[in-house]
Amino acid sequence: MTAGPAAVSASGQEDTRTRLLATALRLFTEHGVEGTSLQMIADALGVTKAAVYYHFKTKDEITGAVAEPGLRELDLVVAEASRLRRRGAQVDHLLTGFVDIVVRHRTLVALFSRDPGVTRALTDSWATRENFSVRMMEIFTGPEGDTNRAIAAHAAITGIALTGGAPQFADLDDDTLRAHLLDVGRRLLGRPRRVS
Amino acid sequence: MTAGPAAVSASGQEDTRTRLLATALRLFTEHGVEGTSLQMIADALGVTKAAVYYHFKTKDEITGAVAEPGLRELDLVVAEASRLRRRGAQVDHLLTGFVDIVVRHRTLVALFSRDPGVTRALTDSWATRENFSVRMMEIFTGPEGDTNRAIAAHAAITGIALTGGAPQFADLDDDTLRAHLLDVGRRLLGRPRRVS
DNA sequence: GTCTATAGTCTGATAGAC
DNA sequence: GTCTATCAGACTATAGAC
Repeated sequence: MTAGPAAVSASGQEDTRTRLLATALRLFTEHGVEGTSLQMIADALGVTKAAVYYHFKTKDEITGAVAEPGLRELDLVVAEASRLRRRGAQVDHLLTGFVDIVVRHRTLVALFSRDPGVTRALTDSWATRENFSVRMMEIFTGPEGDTNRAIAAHAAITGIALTGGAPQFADLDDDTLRAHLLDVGRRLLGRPRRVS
Repeated sequence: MTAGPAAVSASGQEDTRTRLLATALRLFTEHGVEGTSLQMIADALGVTKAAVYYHFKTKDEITGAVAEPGLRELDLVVAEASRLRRRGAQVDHLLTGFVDIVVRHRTLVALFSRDPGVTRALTDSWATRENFSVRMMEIFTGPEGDTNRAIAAHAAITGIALTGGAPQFADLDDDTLRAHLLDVGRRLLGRPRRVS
C-alpha cells in the first residue's frame, strides 16, 4: 500500500477534490473567477452543484484552494530571497524561483496576476496578492526607489506571469519555456544573460 | 455655440453617456467586467438601473463602448505599421504607437489585455482581442517564428499594458510613463535604446 | 459521497408613467 | 431623459433524503 499524498483512509475523495480544483482552475482561466459559476464547474465535472458544496463550503473557498499551492511556493521563494545578503543574489534567486513557479503552474500565476476576483476572494485568508507584488517589487527594484527600475520590475513580473500562462505557449516543454522566461526577466532586470 | 464632438442637438445627453463610460471603466478595472453589475454602475452614477438602460440596450454594449476608442486606435496603429517597408521601422512604429495608446488610456488597455469578460462581450462586434494580439505578435516577432522572440514580444505587450494601467504608477505624468514603457519594449524587442 | 428540492438574493432586461 | 415597478432567470447556499 503506497501512501498517496496525505494518505486518505477512504479512496476516491482526494481524487474528486483534485479533479474539482483542476477543473475550476481551467474555467477560472477561461472565463475569470466572477465569470465562472458553480453550475459550470459542476457540469464540467459531471456532477451536481450540491456535490461541489460537499467539498467546499463557499465559492471563495474553492478560489482559495485553487490559488493556495502557487501562493505558498511564492511566499517561500520571496522569503528565501529576502534572507540572502547580496542584492544581485536576491534578484537572481527571486527571478529563477518565480519563473520556475510560473512554468510549473502555468495558468495559475497568470490567473491571480490579473483576476480581481481572486484578490477579492483571498483578502481575509491570504495577505492579498498586492502583498506579494509589493515584496517582489522591493527586491527587484532595490532600496533606491528608481522609477525606471520599478516599471521594469513590474513589467517583468506581469509579463512573465501572463506569458507563461498564455495558451499559445502551452505546448512548450517546461525547460524551454523556463529558459525563455528567464531571458525576459534578465533583460528587464539588467541581469547578465547566458548564451541565447 | 461651439460645436462639441459629434454636435448633439440637445445638451446633457452626451455628457451623461461619457460619465457613464468613465464610471464603467473604473468599475471594470476594479472588479472585472463580470464582477461589475449594472446596479453598481447605476449606484456609482447616482441614477437608477433603468436610467443606464436608456443609454445602452445591454451590458455588452456598455463593454463595447468602453473598449471601442482604444481598440480603434490600436487597429489604426497596427495597420500603419503593417504598411511600412523595413521591419525595424514596423517594430518601432508599433511599439511607440502602442505605448502611446497605453499611456493615454492607462487602465483601458490593461483591462482588455486581461479580462475575459471584455473578449466575450466583443466576439461579435469586434474581431476579438486575440486578433489584435496575433497581428501585433506577427510584427514584433517577425516571419521566422523564433520562440525566444515570440515570448519576448508577448511579455512586452502584456508587461507594457498591465504596467501602464497599474494603480501604483497612476501618478506619473504621461511623458515619464511613456519613456519608461518604451524602454521596457526596446529591451525586450532588442531595439536600440536612447540614453536612460 | 452524492443526490433532490428549494430558499433567498441578485442579475440583466422590459414596460410604461412622468 | 429619468423614473417606478416588475419580470424571468441565474446565482450562491442550505436542508435533508438516499
